[in-house]
Amino acid sequence: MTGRARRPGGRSAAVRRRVLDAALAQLVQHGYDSMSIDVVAERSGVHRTTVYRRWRDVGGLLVDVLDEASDDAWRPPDTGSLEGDLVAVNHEVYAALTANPVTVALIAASFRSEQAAEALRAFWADRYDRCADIARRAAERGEIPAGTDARRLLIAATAPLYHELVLLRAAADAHLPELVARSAATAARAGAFTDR
Amino acid sequence: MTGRARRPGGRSAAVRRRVLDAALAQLVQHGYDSMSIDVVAERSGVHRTTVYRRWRDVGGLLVDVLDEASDDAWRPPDTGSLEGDLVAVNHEVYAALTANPVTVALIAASFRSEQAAEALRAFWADRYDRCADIARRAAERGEIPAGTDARRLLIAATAPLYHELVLLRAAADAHLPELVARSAATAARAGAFTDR
DNA sequence: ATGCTATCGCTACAAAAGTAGATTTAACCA
DNA sequence: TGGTTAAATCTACTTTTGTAGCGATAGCAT
Repeated sequence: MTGRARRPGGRSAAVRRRVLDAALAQLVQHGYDSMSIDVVAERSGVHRTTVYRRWRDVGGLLVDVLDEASDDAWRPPDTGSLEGDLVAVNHEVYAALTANPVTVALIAASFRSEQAAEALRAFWADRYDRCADIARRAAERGEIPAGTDARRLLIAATAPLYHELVLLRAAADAHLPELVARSAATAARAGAFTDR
Repeated sequence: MTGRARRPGGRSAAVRRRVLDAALAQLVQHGYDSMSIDVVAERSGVHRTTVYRRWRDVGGLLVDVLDEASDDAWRPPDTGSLEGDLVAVNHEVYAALTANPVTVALIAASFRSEQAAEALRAFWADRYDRCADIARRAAERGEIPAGTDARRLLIAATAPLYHELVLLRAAADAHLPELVARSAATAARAGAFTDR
């Protein structure tokens, strides 16, 4: 997008690569608690002050790591039914929260880094926007009442996953995504997200 | 409960008082970001090393602050209808997340302090347990199907609040509690929390 | 090739966070 | 009322985190 690097060539790019690779590796191998600018700098072979200058804090590093890992072409699933779509979304959320440490780390960092908080806000705003199609299609098929609030529906479908896995830190349960998605679909069919 | 102080008398109690008062005041006046052992120690007039020894980290302080502020005799609301009960619960959650900084601070701290994480887990487990009565009474009144899973219902009712206010950091919206609670009640009536 | 300059590395600090151990204080009890 | 001892203070560190300024390096354009 904007912020085109004024000197994209060899060295800066290489520094960026080495640092982001090191950050991801550190996160995967030793977890969020182990993350610090110094550890990542050491591991990448790039000088501490350079990392401080370019990324400011761990939140900044994670923003960049997520940004690189995330897929600009992402589209919401389209399985042919509301329930199928919600289940599919929830499987993605579940995977993001259990298989991959980046999302949870970014959430943790968002409480200490304005950069990280902002990136997360933007990421989620974008995802929930795109997911509005799921509700639109379901309404067109007549599965749910016209006038269903897409955002409220999607949040009802996904929030319990974040709640259990991130806040309550409950043990991961592989059929939680499906269970929660089905509840949300039932609720939507009953018109739970139409009133104002 | 357990962990009876072996020397509860004057000095230790006074130290505890001064430190916890200082911690709460600091949190209220300058927010979670400003919290550090050193700042709280300075403010309370108790020596840094004493605070480090007794509370270990900011998470430990917040655990104690919450513990003191929280009401052992808390019972879930009983308004006569499922929807009324859920709305009442959500108003409490909403207040805890907007009017009072302790809960959000403890959530933030839980990503850095095992003590804080554990305290939060225990606190929520207890609250959700007590709230099971809400579902039981609703079932007895015939409002919702027998076999409704109380925990899933309560999480459906509250999780979107946490999601919006804590994770998405959306602007506070005073009728969000009611909106979300009503959706959950509708969902429960439609049997969204009975299947396995 | 050569000059321009963004960006990196290095040194040298400063401030914050955390720990260890010796010493003093005061609560409790015989 | 005086001895015992848990818990506080105090001193003196080490480690971690973050910053400032300067000289070196290497993309990039002419």
